[in-house]
Amino acid sequence: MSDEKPGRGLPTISQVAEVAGVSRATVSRAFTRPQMLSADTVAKVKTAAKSLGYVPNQVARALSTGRHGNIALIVPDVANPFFPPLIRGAQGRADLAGLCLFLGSSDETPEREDMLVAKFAGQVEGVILVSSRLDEDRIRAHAARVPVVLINRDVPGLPRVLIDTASGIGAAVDHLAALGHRHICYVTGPAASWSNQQRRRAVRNGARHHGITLTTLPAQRASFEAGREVVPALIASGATAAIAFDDVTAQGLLVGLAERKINVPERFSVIGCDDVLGATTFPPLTTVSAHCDEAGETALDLLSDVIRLRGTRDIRYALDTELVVRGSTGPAPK
Amino acid sequence: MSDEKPGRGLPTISQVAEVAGVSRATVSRAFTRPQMLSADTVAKVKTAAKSLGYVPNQVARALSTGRHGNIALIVPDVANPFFPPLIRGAQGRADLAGLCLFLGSSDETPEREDMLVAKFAGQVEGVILVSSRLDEDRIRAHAARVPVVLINRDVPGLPRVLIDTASGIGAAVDHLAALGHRHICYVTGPAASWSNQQRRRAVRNGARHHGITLTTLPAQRASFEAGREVVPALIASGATAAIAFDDVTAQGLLVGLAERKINVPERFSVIGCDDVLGATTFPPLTTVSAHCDEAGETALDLLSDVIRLRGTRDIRYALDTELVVRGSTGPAPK
DNA sequence: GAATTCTCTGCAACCGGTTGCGTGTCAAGC
DNA sequence: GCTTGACACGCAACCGGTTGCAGAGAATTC
Repeated sequence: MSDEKPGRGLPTISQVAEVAGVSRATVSRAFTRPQMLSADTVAKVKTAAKSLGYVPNQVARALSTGRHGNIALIVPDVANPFFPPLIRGAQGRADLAGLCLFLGSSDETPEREDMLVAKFAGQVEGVILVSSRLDEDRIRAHAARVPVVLINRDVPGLPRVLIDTASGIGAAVDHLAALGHRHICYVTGPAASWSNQQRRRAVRNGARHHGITLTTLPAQRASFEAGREVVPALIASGATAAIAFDDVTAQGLLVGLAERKINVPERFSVIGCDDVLGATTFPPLTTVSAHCDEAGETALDLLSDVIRLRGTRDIRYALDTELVVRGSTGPAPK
Repeated sequence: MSDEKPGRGLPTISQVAEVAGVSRATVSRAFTRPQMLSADTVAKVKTAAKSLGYVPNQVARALSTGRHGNIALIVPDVANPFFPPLIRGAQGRADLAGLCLFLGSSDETPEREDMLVAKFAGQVEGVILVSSRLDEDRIRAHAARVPVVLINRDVPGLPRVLIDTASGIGAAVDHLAALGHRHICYVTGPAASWSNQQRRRAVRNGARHHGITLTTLPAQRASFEAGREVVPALIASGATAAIAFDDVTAQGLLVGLAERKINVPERFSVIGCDDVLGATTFPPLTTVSAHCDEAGETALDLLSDVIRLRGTRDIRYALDTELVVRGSTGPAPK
């Protein structure tokens, strides 16, 4: 029959205790606080444990201590190149802190995100929500259950890490103005996104400051296709340069323009945001560089503080950005 | 003071029992096997639970049942576009099966992968290893502790899902031969990768069959940069077409060629593998399409079978591939 | 009306660790 | 020689659920 429990057969603390000729408590301490025990008792226990292939059961440990060293990171879409560097940054810090990182992808839907947080909540000590699509009430509700740190979402009262693209976007508009562009476009991202609202505002301010005409074109979601499809409208607008919500959208613009044989940057300039594509486009993309990895690192540090100190504080951590000029921008055509 | 346990304050089964005026066992059953109880007892318990905001503690449940509905998926690198579709496929199936998926990224290093599996092993019911860089002994060792399913790694005795690129690569060589190419290059991927060995062999067989000259150029790792850097050697080889280990490498080739003003496909043809970039390159990449999402789905189904039936079988599941012709291939230059 | 069966619920042991408290041992201090 | 304290270890309760077994009523059968 196959009515065994999974994990059945794995040695338990009791078996180790018996082999080593000590109590269960001693075995437990040999692993968690060896300094409480004499050196040779520890050695005896470790030997017995090794001979049995014993490894402490994390689940049982978590039940009695309430700690298991797991944290969750939830992103809208693993396929979006914006997130991997951030994930990697968080992972690196998690390793340092001895934490184990669980990753969830919500496919950009609030419902899935909600479900994920709920499922994770019972099994992790804290959650990092990246670019959450949840409304503020839901976020607060979750935060009441389990420590939450936000990235690119500005909910007062919760610890949050914000990539302040406003400065970089400002520099991007300056850059275009200096090149002589008098009419530019902003191609938007997800309306619900905090980042999009912030970037949109920054472009508007910059344009007003330089007396540049601004057209805003909507792209339903931040995707390559959306960028590509918006190209006809872009050309029709009469603008000579575009700032896209993110690099992926910008890449869509580049391809859409190439298909119409409009040379970049001779006839049209394109600027992205996030700097996640590096120089993998042709021409290499001028973009606003955000330190995504740093955002992940900071969020993790914040979270482990919250967990350690058992109290969440109202921290708003802003990371600044800078313009990286590559080959997709040039002087405005005559 | 802040010496409380995390999770402290969350209602437990005992509190619900007291409020509802029943025993703890009854509360437990109200959630796990309501059909055992009378309808109004269930209602009474649910009401009490809701009023307290009770939600069952997964950790405690896992300890007593040995089941927690968690599984882990470990990939070499989340930043590689090959994996997200696969991840998404697995997630979809996990949702259906009521399983919660944990994701780990090993950064292409066997040590990290080893550590990740060990950390996860105690907290999940099964592990899916994608393109594992571990040696066979380590994989077997882990498989002895926790159910393991492999993707793109061929270890006899373990359930595994293999994307059989041989057929697609064969079609790619046929395609180039039909276009008149007489000398082609294969740009390799990670030497330790099963996929790379398989693809390399398929190119060799195809070339031999058509009597085409084959040059093999090494790219240290599967990356955009590696592809770009190999371009000079590619040109020097005298070949008129290249098949790259994967799409990302192929993209590197495209950019490297564009930088040297070598038009694709007029003067040089490029073929990728995996079909993860879609048409986001310019020109759109001809590539061997692998059904990554399907691989994720299949692996998850296999794993949940193994968990349910408590027995691992020697299953070798091969997914076939096909050539998708887009704009990066054309007739051999005269 | 008694025996039998079925339905519903409680008792208590168990999952595999952790930890506060108590005890025994031994060396140092008076 | 007796007290004192430090040290090393064991006892037993506890974390928050699950589940085999048993017992109380209610329903069914003869």
